[in-house]
Amino acid sequence: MELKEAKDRFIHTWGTLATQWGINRTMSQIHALLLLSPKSLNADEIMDELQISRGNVNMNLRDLMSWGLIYKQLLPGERKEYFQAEKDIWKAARQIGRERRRRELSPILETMEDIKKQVKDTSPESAEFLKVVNDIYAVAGFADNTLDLVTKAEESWLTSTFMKLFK
Amino acid sequence: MELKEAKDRFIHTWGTLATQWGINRTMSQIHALLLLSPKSLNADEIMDELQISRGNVNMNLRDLMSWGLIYKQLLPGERKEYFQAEKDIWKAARQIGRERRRRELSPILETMEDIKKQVKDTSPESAEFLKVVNDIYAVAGFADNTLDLVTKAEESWLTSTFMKLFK
DNA sequence: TTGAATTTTCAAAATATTCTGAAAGTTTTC
DNA sequence: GAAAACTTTCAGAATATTTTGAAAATTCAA
Repeated sequence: MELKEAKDRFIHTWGTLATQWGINRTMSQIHALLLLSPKSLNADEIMDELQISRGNVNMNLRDLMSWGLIYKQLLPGERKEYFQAEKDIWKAARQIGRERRRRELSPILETMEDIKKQVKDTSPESAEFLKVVNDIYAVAGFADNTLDLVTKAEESWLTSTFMKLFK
Repeated sequence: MELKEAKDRFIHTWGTLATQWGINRTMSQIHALLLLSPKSLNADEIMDELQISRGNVNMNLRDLMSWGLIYKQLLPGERKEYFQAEKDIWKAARQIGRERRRRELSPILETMEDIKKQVKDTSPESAEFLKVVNDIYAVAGFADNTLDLVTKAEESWLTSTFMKLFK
């Protein structure tokens, strides 16, 4: 079974790659599994497929929802909760960008602002220190803006391209 | 001592922020310490300042050099190696962008290309799978390009601004 | 050369993170 | 309202990462 192998490899590799950039392996694997699954899956199916515990599945599904990468789905006639990945990868990427902005850049901006306020004196040493703080603030702000800009540009480009199909 | 406190807070916070985005705390703290230090420091001074072991200092200095964020400096008449951070934060940020591109995006691109090759059959299931793989490839490629573009644009903007000072 | 100064390595210890599984909590059905 | 079906929580276990410190390797001056 050729395709099954490729899918497994995808899921496995995705998990490994994720750890490289500070994301939990299991979370990535669940995300990959849902991305590849044509139908939405429930906790038991995920446990079974990835051979992990219920608690682990539950916790990581919660995390993935907080990233806006998967949705909970309630199927009629079913007690269990089913989960589905955002299949539009571009949308998912924008979501990741938005969250990383919020989780990584915002704290830097806040902290630098805070530290700036803390230093009151006007010695040359303080000025030198504040230069570093200000520069980091500026760089983080630039990154934040650029990411926002690119995300929005990409979105409207996609939208306009899509809209043209109906003209 | 007001300034010392602020510096310590900066170093400490920088370390904590770093762990949030998958970077080793000590590595970030050493980087912060060197960023704030007017003169370059040797291993003993860093050990002393951050209260960490020699092996730890050595390993993280090596890592920071591989990121291109600090330089080794050989002072005349000194046996010890001294280390200095890249003080131009914009340059450092570009360096981080370049490395993250290489370490995070390149592996995704490579893996997706590889997996594409692996799937030979033409069933609808395979097609569906390949669509996901292709989409991820496209998104990663877009991010890679954009990051490169923004970095270069930012660099030349700075350069041209700087050059104007001499006109 | 030699040996003192310094850097690097790496096995073991410490710490941090992730995972498990069973108990507690919730929701739905009858 | 009670029991069944399911989800959530969380303390302890397992795993992974980071750190230590002493030994090995390297460098350099004499």
